[in-house]
Amino acid sequence: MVPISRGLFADLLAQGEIFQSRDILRPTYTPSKLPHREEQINNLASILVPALRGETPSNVLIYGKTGTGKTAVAKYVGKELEEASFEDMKCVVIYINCEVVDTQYRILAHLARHFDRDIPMTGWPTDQVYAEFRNALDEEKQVVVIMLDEVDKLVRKGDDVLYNLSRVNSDLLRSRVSIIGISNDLKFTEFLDPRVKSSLGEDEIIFPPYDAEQIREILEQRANVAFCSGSLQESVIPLCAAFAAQEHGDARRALDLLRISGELAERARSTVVTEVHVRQARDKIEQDRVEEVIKTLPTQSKLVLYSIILLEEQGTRNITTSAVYNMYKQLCPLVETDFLTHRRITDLIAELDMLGILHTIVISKGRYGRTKEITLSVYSGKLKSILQQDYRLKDLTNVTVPQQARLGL
DNA sequence: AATCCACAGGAAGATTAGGATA
DNA sequence: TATCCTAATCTTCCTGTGGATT
Repeated sequence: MVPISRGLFADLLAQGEIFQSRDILRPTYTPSKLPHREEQINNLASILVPALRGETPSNVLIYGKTGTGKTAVAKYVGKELEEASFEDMKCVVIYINCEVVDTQYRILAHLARHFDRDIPMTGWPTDQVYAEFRNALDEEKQVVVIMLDEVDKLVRKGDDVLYNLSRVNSDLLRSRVSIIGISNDLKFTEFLDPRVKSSLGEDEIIFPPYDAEQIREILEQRANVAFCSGSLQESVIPLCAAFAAQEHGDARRALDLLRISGELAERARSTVVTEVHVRQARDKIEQDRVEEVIKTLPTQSKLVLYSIILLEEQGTRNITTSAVYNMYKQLCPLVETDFLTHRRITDLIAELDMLGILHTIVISKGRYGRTKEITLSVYSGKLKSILQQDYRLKDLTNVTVPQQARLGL
């Protein structure tokens, strides 16, 4: 047993010549230098300086698409601020991801706990938690910066927290609070209470997406540390950057792509990461994405997709909405489901198209009407097996194509 | 040029699900 | 726990349309 495992891992370990420090490529890592974000960093820093003088900084809203460095910049500036604060003028930065901590109660509890208050997971009235937090805050003179990442997630279900937090200063004697909201939805303030909107959006910072060149520099900076020297083919980074720039300048994706390319190269026992690995990695990411999307599809959409797969297997050419609908209507009783109307199926197909699982075009056959022709943009066998993992669809597993052809009236 | 197929897709109302609130 | 509210889902009804056929 021991010799086997030693051999097994020794083998794999011997190949560890690609990565020097893989974690640097993970999205959770906050680098000490953020290229092409100097402007935003300075901006945010100058908004927050008053904190060091004991004054209240403006509240800030930070906007930008995913992977534009919002969180990294905010955390970085926050860290610097804490380090720069003096003994007699304490600055505290509290970071909260609202996607994880997503209710008024949890946020207040989280904040209170940060000041070593004991708050039970559940049970207390919300205003008691609020009072506890406020008291803890006011115990000593300090400026507290609360960073709310993904605030838009919070707004969807009531903006009471934001309202309460933006007003907390008037309840405080010694301390001051300022809020930094981070959102990837540019229009989310539209759903805010106007009072909250004006107090939260005293200042705004926009994070534009990176272009290919900027992503390249970011990748290079990290790759220098993350990879062993010479283990990257020259064209690898530009290629990753180009792919990511196509996908709306998301640096996180670019880093994922680079990391997965490296992992694939490692697994393939290659000592160098090549373009081939990058392309493989891109395909793998895409495949994982599709798999994830399909798994979380509502049952009706899965049935529609299944119908299309069956039609394709059956060799039907020019799959139209009606063909899909007929097939779908036959499948529904097999899984004991009510069937939806034609109109709705049209919408579901449009949604699948949006998700990039299907490809549809409207074609006109003149006298013989107008239809939407549907083609799968993913390999159907793979799709089928993913769909069959759904227990609600298990009765379809044995549905054979010829039988369907016979039923198709 | 007029016709007309077979469906796309908009509008609006109905239903449902989930979540808050009393 | 009942009830109320809202957003999402779904239906009904409808108008619009590209181009082969007449």
